[in-house]
Amino acid sequence: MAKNLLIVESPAKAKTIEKFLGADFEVKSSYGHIRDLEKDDMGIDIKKNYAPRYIIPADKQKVVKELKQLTKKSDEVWLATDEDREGEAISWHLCEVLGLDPSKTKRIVFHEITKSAIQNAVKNPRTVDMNLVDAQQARRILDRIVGFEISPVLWRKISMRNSLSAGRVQSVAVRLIAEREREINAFVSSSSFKIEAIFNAEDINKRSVNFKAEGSRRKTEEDAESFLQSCKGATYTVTDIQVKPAKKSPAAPFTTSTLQQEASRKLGYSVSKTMLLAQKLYESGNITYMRTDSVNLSDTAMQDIELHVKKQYGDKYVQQRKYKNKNESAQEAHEAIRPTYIENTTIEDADTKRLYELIWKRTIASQMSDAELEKTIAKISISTNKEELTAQGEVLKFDGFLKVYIEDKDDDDANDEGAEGMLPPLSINQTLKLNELKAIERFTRPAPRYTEASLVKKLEELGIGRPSTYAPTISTVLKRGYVEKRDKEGMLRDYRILLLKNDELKKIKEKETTGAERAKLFPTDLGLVVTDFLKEYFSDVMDYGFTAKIEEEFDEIANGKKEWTKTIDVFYKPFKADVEKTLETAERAKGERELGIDKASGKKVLARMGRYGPMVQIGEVNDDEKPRFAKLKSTQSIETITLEEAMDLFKLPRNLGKFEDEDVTVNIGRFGPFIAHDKKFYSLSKEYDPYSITLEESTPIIEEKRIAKDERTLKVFEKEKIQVLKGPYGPYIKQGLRNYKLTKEQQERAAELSIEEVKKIIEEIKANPPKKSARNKRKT
DNA sequence: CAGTGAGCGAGCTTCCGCTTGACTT
Repeated sequence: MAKNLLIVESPAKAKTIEKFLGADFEVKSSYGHIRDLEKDDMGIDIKKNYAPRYIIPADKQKVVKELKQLTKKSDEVWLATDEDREGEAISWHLCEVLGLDPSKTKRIVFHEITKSAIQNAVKNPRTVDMNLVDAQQARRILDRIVGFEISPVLWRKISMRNSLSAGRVQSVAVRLIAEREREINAFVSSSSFKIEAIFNAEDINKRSVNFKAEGSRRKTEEDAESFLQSCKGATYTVTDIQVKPAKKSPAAPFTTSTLQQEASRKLGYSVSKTMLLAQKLYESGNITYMRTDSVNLSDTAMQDIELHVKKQYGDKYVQQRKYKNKNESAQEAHEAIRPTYIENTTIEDADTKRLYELIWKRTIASQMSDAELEKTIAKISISTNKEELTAQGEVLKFDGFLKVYIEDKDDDDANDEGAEGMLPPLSINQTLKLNELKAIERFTRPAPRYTEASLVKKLEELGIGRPSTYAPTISTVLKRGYVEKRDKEGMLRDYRILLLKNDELKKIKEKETTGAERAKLFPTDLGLVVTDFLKEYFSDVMDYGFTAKIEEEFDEIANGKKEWTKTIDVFYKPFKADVEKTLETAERAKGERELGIDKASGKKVLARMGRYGPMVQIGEVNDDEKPRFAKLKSTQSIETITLEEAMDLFKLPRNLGKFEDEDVTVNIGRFGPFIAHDKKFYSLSKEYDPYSITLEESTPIIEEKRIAKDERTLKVFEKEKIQVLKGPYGPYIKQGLRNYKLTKEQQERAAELSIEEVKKIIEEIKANPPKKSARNKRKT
């Protein structure tokens, strides 16, 4: 038995550290937090000065039991949880649960998993910092209060059925998406004309090459036309040439947030996919910890990288760099995300290979020299007017870090002003041959909708959320139905070009696609209604600066300048009053909007949230006649739907005619468009439009589904209403609405199972229901 | 699975931040 028990948060970390420490140490993991607030009554005794009631959740009982046993057997327990607020709290909870005295138990910290860092940490133990623990308790309790006080208000005032929620992080995330959508809806695009000239000159090999020059200012159509007219018969002369050196520097090594952004831009991964793959890389020992806000690299890693760059690319390419975090809220308990062995330029595993290579390149590039460029700017005069054209060229003199890595940009900071290529050699007073001069119509664009990754970037800038919560936060707002991730089809738009060629002016119309977006975040009507409601009644919590403000308070608690209960009290008293006032006074929020009058009936047409989501209605409930209702399409919104679009929605359900003597009707239901025939339902795929589908198109869908069902069915026991079916996870048993899993062996002979056997399997599973993990708990 | 759109008011949901496997139809 080892004399010392050392506890860290992550099991993968425990394994690595154990190797560094030798036989005197047994290293175990707490698997994160081991206690949490009880759910009943918020887990807080408001009247006893906000005293928290902690419990050990069911999924942590096993770990705690094991740690307790090991504690008894060990001479000394060392707490080596992460060096941040949460890590400090985990150490304190461990003391409480394992019966250790926090003022005596050895607490050690390290920011990097290297032998020297860990041995050094063991030589310099301290004790648990109770101020930091209190800051964490304040954070935890405030989040619980905000979430558990506001969510029930939403159940009462908006809807009970979809378990609505509100929270310090998620509600602000939804607000960002909601406000961006409204900005886009309100945006009025304007257009102007951009001047572009294509000239011709000789390059150093005396070959004739084309290059582009641009006018300095956008013009109206009239101005552009008169400018082009005035250029007829002009000569074009180079009046000035400037050559300037320029450089580009590599980006800092990856944090969780920047990794998510680049994996999204370069590999098209969702935030959760990136984290899943990064977790795999971490567990297999290929990269350092993937949930970090630090851009720091360990000294040993920096040395290894330097050696590798020297060997691979030569001394000229090396430049050691220490990066500083721009983000004030960073807690930097870990290193940046980097390969553990820099000499592994790639890995074999197909799933994680691309992400690994991205991390490898970014890490290597971060310690390489600047790229050196030469920028050339030539000014060109026009003999017939006073305008001036500018041609820009860029030559890469030394590639430096660009040899391995180029950071991508989001579309919102993309710069479409002239992709700069090479310029032929030019001299002052040189006359240029004009190929053509164009004025191209360009339109202003609204800010783009958020992607998962750009939302994470924004949240991080605001100091909202942590590396471990970015991906779960996005899942939450999607799951609650506040936000949807989807594509938007672009629209064709005309744009005009004025072209001057051979002194002849032509007007051309061309078409371009605009507004196409992929995998963007859209607020749902529910998200908009909830956001408006929260903004009206809980404006302080919804403020973009709220987290930053309370983080200052938490810092003061951590520095021992403030008592945590005081901070909570100052927040809670007015907040609770807001909650009560809202419950008393707030109207039920429906997001109602009047669209106009139905010509046929003369009644009002309204769009609003109904019990089952956004809908339109003709007439009102108090009218003599019952109103007619229709559900909005998934891409429509209460805020933007027009009267005409609303009236189209009432065209369903449609009766298509008879098939096998039964009516075929088409409608849009809970799960999208479907055909109903003979009391059975058939989903319509995207290629069919429920408003225009014909009887002839619908009958093959019915027939195909019948065949597919036959193939899926292995066995039917009519009398008992039991079926043996084939699913994506292999054969299983279905009785009524319940499914029963088969063992591997049973699956193999699924088609031969007898009714007795099947009944026995069902009985056994009913007697010993499979355990559902806490995380996968589902409503039944 | 698929119709509804209001209201009896049962019973129940909900937060953020730390960590992994167990589980899925």
